[in-house]
Amino acid sequence: MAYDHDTIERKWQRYWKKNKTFKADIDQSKQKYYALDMFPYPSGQGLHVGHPEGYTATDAVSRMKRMQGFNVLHPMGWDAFGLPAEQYALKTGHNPKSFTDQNIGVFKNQIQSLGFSYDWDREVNTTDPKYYKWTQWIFEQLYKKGLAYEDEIMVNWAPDFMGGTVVANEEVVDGKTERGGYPVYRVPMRQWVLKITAYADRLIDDLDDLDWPESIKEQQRNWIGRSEGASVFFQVAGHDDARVEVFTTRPDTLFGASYMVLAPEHDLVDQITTPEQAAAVKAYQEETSRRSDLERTDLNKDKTGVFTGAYGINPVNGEKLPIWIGDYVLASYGTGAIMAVPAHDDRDWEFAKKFGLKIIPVIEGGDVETEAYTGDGAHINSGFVDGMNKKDAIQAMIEWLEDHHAGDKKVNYRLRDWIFSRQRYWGEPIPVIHWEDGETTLVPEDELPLRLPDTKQLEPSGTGESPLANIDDWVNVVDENGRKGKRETNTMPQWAGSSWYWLRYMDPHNDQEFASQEALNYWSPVDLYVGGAEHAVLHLLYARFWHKVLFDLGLVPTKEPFQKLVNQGMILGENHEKMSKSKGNVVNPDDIVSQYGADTLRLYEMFMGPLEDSVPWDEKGLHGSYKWIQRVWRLLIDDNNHLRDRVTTINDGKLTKIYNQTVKKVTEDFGRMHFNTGISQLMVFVNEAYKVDDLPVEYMEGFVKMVAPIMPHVAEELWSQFNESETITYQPWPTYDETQLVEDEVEIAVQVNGKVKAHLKVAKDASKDEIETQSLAEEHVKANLTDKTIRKVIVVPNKIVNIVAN
RNA sequence: GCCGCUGUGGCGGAAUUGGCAGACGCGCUGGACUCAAAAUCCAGUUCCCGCAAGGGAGUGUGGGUUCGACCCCCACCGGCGGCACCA
Repeated sequence: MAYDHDTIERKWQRYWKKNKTFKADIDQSKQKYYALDMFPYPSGQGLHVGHPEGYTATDAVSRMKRMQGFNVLHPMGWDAFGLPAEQYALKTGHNPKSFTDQNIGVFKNQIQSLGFSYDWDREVNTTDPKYYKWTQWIFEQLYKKGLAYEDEIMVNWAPDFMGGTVVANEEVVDGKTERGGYPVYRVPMRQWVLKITAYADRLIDDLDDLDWPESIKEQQRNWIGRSEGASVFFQVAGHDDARVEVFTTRPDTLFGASYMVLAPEHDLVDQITTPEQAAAVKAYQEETSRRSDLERTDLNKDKTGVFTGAYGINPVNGEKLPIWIGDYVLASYGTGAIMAVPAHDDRDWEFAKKFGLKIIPVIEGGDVETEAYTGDGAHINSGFVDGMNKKDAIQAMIEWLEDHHAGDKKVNYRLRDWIFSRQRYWGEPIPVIHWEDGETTLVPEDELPLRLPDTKQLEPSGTGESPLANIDDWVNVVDENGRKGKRETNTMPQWAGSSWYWLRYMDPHNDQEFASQEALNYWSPVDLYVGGAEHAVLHLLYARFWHKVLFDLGLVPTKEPFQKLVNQGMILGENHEKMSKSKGNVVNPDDIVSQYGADTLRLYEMFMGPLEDSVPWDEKGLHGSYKWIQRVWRLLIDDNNHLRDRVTTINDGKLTKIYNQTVKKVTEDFGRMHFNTGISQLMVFVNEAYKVDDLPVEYMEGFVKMVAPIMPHVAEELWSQFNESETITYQPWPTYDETQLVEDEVEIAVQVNGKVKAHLKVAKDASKDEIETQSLAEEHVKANLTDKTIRKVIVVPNKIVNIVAN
């Protein structure tokens, strides 16, 4: 009978579900393997063909590991809080919950139709109060450790984004919101902030031991942006109480400082500005405050600034340096103030040229009249560091500053604390109460979860607060003493729920703890984590931060959550462009499953190229995968739906070598997630199998096991024909016999001057002399050597001979 | 501008340590089967010259190291991603 994907896939999906084939339980006698997918946001669009690529990869690894005797944890869940559901709900006047639940239903059906071996008993959903109880609980632990605090800080305010909301620094791309592209302004606001900066060093240093793509590690290092230098203190002339602290990576150039610049928002500006300059300074401050981040950086490379009228005293030589304000100095980095050394810094040079400020060279080399010299060299005009190179001068200057209490060694980070509150309804409520007497308390742990009130009232409050502010009977609370209070109305960002979900999978139904120590100790860490590279600095940085906090609290056994990370590439449209509705090149996995089946989709996505690469979709290639599955089917199954007579216990040895080679290559390639090359080897095996009369049952069983990780439904169906066991899931992975791989004879290429002229069959490990003699005896080699003198013969045993002649 | 990755047939991609470039698949060509078509099976398929044997060129470009380079080194060009006034 012909291959019928529909019947087969239904049959086995039903079997797996009924028998809970993939249920994982702690078993101390077995080694565990934790394969994790980045859980999806269940959007209204449904699944995209990009999703199954990563899911199929982890599924294939999971299935192979089970066959190799590992106890595999392979779960799936839903990152279901987030703006699209709130936006939709707002538009339609519904609560986001029902919409979200409906989307989850669609996603789950789609995912299940692809035959992934998830343990569905461990499904998590970030919007389930039983789940977000623990998200809130972890927040409370952060609060107790002083890592969650409320502060009036400069935030990224996107007023046009759904009635106005704050977003995290990581969510701002090119001065616009990552989602929606709304302009972002820096404005001061009271917000909840998580002190991720306290972990900056460890977040950088611990990257070294992780098996992650170098590009992601590099992005995280760049994002954290550690730079080592010094703080230097400058007294303000005529203001005994005012001192400007600057951060510099080049303290060695202190003698070259010729002016200073404060960010327009700097605290000292009002205090030190002279009356004559006050109007100009005020005007400049107002002008810059109206600009978005984008306008202040990308769109405006031209330096602007205004003199404050005040002077700072250079601690190293007592020089008076004019203090300017300028928006090329960012309030958010370092101390928001710099010492300017125009001779050796491009930005300062540009500013100095524009405003006619002094340029004092302090390092030899370059011509500071035409451009700043940023290279190394001997110091000049620099007192006690004269003659030193950059490294020594930095060291000497820091010592001098520390001795004279004028500064100290300092490490600065680009990373800012994580702005954690959102003015939204559809997120975890922050479990905090603000009392009328000014006290702030946590909602007691035994009262968690603090549930989101069920409401359809999602209109923005109009005050920059969350819609929750309008729900009086939720917001207002009274304690046992009659003291009145108001609940925190901001909610957590979407990143909260995903910052610990891999831990919940280990023990998803525990209502006493977020997960038991037993489960955490057994399953940690995640051995393989697969997802898109777009989470490089968002989810993956936040997740590592929360995990480290829990590690410090003694609640998780590892300092890092994800040992190995793989980024699957994008699946592009047939026109090599990113799939999008507007380009009309979107492929819907449902259509593929109904037309060709899940096995074909899985096989194609694993065969089309390396997992990490972006590869265009090709309908013809997909069809080729379908044809190959049918070819496999026909190899083994006859017209009466039975194993072919060719499948026999007789082994004439014709397939022995290729079979053993195939087991070796497939085992290695799948182990490294090089599915495309492993599959190609399986194709080679099938091509060979078509050429012989007898198909040894042992090899055919091994072959079916090897295709099972990629195309599990058809593998189960074929396996059932061998009547060995009900499911192939826990059958032992095939092994190969090393002795069958060694050849007695090897073919050696013979080159003359690097060009292959002949091939030679010689005994394996034949001596160099023997090979050389045989090579020179080859007719075609001789012909190519006429009129030439042999200069040298290089013989690499078992590989190649190169005869050099002229 | 800086950092990282990358460049191989008509297409997706192989080549694990410097040793026969182009595995495998798609497409294309031819053959078998068929009244015919589809499907299937078999064979061929880097380019140029040649009936063939064979010869020449060839892994973005130019140079170098080496008996030998897709692989290592230098310079340059193109593509992708990240950071971008971060002091």
